[in-house]
Amino acid sequence: MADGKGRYAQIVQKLKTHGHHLTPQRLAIIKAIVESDRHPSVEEIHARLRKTFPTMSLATVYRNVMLLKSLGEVLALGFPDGSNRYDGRHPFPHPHVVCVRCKKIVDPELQSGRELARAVGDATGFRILSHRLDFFGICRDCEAAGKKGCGAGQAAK
Amino acid sequence: MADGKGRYAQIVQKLKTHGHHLTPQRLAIIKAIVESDRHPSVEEIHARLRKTFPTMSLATVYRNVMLLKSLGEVLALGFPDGSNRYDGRHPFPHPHVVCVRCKKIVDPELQSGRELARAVGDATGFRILSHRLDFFGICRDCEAAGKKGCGAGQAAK
DNA sequence: GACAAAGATGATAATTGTTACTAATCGATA
DNA sequence: TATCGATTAGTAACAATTATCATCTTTGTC
Repeated sequence: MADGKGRYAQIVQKLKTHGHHLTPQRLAIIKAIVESDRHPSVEEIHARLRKTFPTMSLATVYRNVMLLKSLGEVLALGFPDGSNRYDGRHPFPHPHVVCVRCKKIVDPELQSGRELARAVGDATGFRILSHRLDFFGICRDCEAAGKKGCGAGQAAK
Repeated sequence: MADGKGRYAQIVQKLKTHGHHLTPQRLAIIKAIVESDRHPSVEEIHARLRKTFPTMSLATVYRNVMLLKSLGEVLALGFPDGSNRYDGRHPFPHPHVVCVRCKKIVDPELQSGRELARAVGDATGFRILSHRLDFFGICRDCEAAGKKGCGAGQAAK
């Protein structure tokens, strides 16, 4: 999936028009987010960038992820267990499927979100601004791996 | 809504069959949870019970909420901002509508959850165990109150 | 290319919600 | 009522996130 490139340029452009500086760290963080299809955590982004930026501070990752979020270019997925994962490819509300064992997060193809949101708005009188729809389960890989851990394990906390 | 009474008895019964003691604090916490239709936070439960149990520890509330959750009698709603709310009336996965201004949480009447879960399972190969569906918006009260705070404000964090 | 102003970084302290720990107390059964 | 194990209150420990601040970098201009 190579649409990471388009997203990268798109985000950089938005930063420019909003008058933000383009530091190497910032650009690397953006690249890490859009290149990953794993919905990475801040820790994962940080760990990955330490290879090229040994002095990269965790605070910098947090700051930039928050900035991107505030610009609407990243979707933050906070989970009840305190873990946070980020989606830089589809920065708008959409469903997720989470493997409770290996923490893999998949974006299922579903169109029903919008319709559902409108139905909920009608039923409750709320003006719906956003939504979150998470399904938790066991992915095929983990199912196949039996009781043991899944090969593609990517723990988030 | 008086089904709180039934839930109370139900939960007490389950605690008994699982060999847990029925302390006054524990019973009061259960009552507070099932009597509230506000999806209270731990802090709210604690604050409310301080009136009758001035020495009630915050840790006790956490412990008991976790116990009820582990018994499947309470549904924990963790939000990305770190706040946690608890539903003792419908302790199973279901949709929620959250007012982002006053933090009110409403349970809309929707049946589509189960069907949707099956569709997602089919589409992704996951064995779906649970789900969360949260809509975020502005409730009618807050909308009417304009830019100012909502009268029924019940901040969670 | 050098300059000034605004913004960004790195390191660490502070904060916050939650969990772990301990000694003392309480509940349920015989 | 005696006994044992569960539970409590209080507090320390924890972990994830945010705030702070001195230093350094980027940007736009000359």
